[in-house]
Amino acid sequence: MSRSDEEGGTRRPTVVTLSKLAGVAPSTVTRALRGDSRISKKTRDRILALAKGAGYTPNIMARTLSSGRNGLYGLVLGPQDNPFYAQILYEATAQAEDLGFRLLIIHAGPGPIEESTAQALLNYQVNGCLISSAMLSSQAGRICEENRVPLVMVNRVAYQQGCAVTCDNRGGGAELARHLLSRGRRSFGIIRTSNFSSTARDREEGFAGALAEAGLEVMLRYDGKSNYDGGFAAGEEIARLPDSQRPDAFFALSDIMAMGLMDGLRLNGLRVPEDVAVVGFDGLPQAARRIYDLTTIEQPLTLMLRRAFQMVEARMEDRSLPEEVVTLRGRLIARASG
Amino acid sequence: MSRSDEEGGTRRPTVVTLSKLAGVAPSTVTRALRGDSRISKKTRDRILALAKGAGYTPNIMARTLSSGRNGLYGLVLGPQDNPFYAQILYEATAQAEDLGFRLLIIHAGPGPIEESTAQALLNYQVNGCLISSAMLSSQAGRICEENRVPLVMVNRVAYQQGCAVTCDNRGGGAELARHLLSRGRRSFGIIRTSNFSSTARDREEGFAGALAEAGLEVMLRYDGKSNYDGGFAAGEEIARLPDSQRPDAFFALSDIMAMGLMDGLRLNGLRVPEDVAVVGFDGLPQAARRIYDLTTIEQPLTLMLRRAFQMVEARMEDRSLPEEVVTLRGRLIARASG
DNA sequence: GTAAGTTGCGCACACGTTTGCGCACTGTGT
DNA sequence: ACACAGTGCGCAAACGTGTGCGCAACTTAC
Repeated sequence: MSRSDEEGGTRRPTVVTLSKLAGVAPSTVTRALRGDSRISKKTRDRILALAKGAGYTPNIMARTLSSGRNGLYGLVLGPQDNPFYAQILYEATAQAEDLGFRLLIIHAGPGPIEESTAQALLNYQVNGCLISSAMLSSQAGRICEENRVPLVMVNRVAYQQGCAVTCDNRGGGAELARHLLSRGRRSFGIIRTSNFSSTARDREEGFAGALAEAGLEVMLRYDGKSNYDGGFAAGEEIARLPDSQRPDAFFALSDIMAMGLMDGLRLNGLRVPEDVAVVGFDGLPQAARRIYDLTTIEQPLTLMLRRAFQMVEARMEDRSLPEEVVTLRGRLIARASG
Repeated sequence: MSRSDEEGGTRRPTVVTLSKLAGVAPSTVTRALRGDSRISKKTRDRILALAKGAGYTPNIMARTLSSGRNGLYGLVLGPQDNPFYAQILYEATAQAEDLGFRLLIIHAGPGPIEESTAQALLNYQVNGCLISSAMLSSQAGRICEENRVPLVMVNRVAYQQGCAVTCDNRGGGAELARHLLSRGRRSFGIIRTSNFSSTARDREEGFAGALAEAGLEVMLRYDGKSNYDGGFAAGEEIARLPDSQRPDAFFALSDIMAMGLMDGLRLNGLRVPEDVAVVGFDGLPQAARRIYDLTTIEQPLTLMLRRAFQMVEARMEDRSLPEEVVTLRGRLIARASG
């Protein structure tokens, strides 16, 4: 016994405490609290009242040890320089609160999930894990596979395997292209990312595909490094182009790059949308600010996370469920930027 | 036994598994793994090698149940509309990773910590909790008090009680005032927050105090609602003032408000810093963007969280340690905005 | 009256780790 | 020969919850 209560501080009530108070067996208390039909209503009500009165709260650690269930879900977030991940955090937290779950931060930042990180999933016996950005190293993937930790990628599709819920990136890219065409734009550039994610690739292909249908193609491609600064740097370069060589519309593969792009362009004398149209992708709240007023595809984040939680829960029930990739349509928000 | 391995999937190794493999008692394995001096080096090395070979990882839930120690720390974050909290998350996660801890998201968003939220701290037997924004409801405070969960406020000081680590908000406010004075500004306004936190109050008092020393006072105060939109709205109002009634410098109590303020001013025809100087507080990375180039006080976030973790750890060792409030000096970053 | 079914609850063990206590064995000094 | 201390390890209980099984009492049916 390591936790001694030095002062008279009475210990936190447990099932055993309650069982003694009620004059029943501990198992009866457990079943009463969990609503087992085998316990008579009278006994259950009495125990429930007792539990409430004593301020009983279950010890999740003990429950996990015994039954394996602890509403604990791992969460892996992408790098800090894209606010989209913070948005995922807040949305996931809100939903977890509703569902009675808790989120354990497994990793936050760039880089793949290493073996040591994956260990945490086992150490804490999480019931599942939501991965918003990084890929798993093959080691880490094997560990999760072997120990049957249900994983769901949010906003990414893994190469070989795994569940995923993602926005219709290809369709969204296409919709943005058609939107720009409908507003009279005729030459196009893309601000892309330096890493190769399914997300970025699909958006770009969707955009280019829709242009191709109109007999057009992407004139220029820049590396936006997936963040504001990369978009900004691209904007500065673009502003230095002679007018004749500059596309009149740009698709930044994420809102945060689009914001940097707009600032880079404007600080170098170009007007958005008068001289150059800019569209993004994600639907960040920040992109709605009046100085940006960015046309974008809003990812249905609430629905995406709801589906993600459902997928994990379903795979907890039945580990043999096949892997599944869900794609949800985003919504075009046409604003002033392009 | 609830978790049956339907397929031949061999179970994850435990201390008992290892003890059988090594032909020793489980207690010997535990002590060997924990480096207890009572176990001979030879035995320990053998067990360590065995553990590594079998891919053993400890079950934290079981450890918690037995010893009460699980490097689990609760984290409470403020609302989404201030990126400062996301910064705290990333910094805390990075440090926790170094220290071998894990963060459990207890709450993220506005509003105080309610009783049900505090219950989570008990349910999961966290070893401590970092609270970055919200206050505890008195109920929640009592629960943590009774169960001796070490709490540390980061960036806030609680009214009645509790440990806290915070930036020198008063000193920072004063430094900003002196900075603006040294750049020749002579009339001042403040964009304040609608909620009354120690942080906001101290910053404002520091600023006003330094002005008073120079025989000046704050001309105008606006409510910035603690977020970008609030700052923006204040900027629009300020821009509508007749030139003669408009201060030539503004202190927004947080960077995110300062950013909104600058945009609100500029979109309504005022130039920053030519017409109006703007300074903020926090040191957000976003405020360093060229379009803002905001003069601000950078909070020493890395140090603040390091101290916070230390304080929690110390109070885990010795629950009788007195409450403590640590104040760390911030750093003035003089940029172009004011 | 007995047999069968139902309802309500307790017994006892399992989950994986930690830890107080104690035992056996070895070496040292008298 | 004895006592003594030190080293290295095992025994067994504890942490709090969940659950398979079984037992008693009570009902219903014949």
